[in-house]
Amino acid sequence: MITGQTASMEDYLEAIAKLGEVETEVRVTEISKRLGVKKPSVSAALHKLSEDGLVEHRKYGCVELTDEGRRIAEDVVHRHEVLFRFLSEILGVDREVSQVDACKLEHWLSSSSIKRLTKFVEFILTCPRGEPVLLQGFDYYFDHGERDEELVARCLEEER
Amino acid sequence: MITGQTASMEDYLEAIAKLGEVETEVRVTEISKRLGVKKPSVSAALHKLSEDGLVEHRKYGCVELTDEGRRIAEDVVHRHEVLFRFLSEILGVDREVSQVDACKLEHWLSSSSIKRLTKFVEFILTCPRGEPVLLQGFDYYFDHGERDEELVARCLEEER
DNA sequence: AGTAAAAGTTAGGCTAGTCTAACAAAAGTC
DNA sequence: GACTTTTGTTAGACTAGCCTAACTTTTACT
Repeated sequence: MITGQTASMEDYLEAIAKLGEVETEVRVTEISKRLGVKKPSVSAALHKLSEDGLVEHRKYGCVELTDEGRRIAEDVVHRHEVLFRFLSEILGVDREVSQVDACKLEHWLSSSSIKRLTKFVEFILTCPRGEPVLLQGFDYYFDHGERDEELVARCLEEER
Repeated sequence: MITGQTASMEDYLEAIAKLGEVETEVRVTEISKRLGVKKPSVSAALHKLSEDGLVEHRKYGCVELTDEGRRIAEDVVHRHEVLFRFLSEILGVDREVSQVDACKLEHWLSSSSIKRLTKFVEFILTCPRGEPVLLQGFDYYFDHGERDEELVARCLEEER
């Protein structure tokens, strides 16, 4: 993986970061619930992350990210968000499905791809005409298998 | 994974399918080279795929996909191609990097996402004006951090 | 045909990550 | 303060996938 961590460890870091946003203390049980793994798996993972200097965790205590751990976690969170927006807002994939897919994909995109995707999402969604014509056009195309002729005509007109 | 196979097994199936396109016989050594793993790993994988009814492989012989194996392999190949085109032709990611990324991502996209992405790529790249204005606009935006005012002006004009 | 090289297999070991079962510590309650 | 529940840990087993080393089969060459 790009961060030097496995997909699984990235998931743990991400979970810790996200839980930390809404709770004062991050605990093994919460991580376990969020990731759908058993507590011994969390224990083992924290051990490893602790060895790698990415989390602070004394026995039976709560969990905190180190600076380095936070850096990686935020990177993963960022990937997730960009992928989620791309899938749900641009492709129009169901939000639940987008979440699940983003959770998987986030581990595998190179940084150069994520950089470009980030800008692409921004570019499309901040279209100066407001609700992007492009996305309307795509929705129509996806649903009907062909372009909305009216939209196309308007577009071609613009060419003079 | 969506196909019922692991990422690794999907890679083997894909490799067998792609090698089959250019050679009369697919052999362990070729698979091994293509995937960058040692031959015993290929042997083990073929064993498993054979048990699952996805390949035909008698000892010391060559490898063939069953109908079901071919179905899965083609699915993976399709994902790869769509992702590759999206990354390289739409996002403008370096082609080498796009290949590598597509190889990873191909295992994780849900079928509903891939369906929409497929259409999206088609929609963007078959823009009726020829070389899509959108991609020019994005390239400019990516390189300069802001929109090409001239293009935007032309776009807004169209609104009347 | 006989031997050397190449191709493929088997055996066994390693890592990463998961699980269950059993135990230990902390927190909550009477 | 003792007992119970919740939380967390340790130990040990399992799967998937990779590797190296040693062996076997096939192929190629003389």
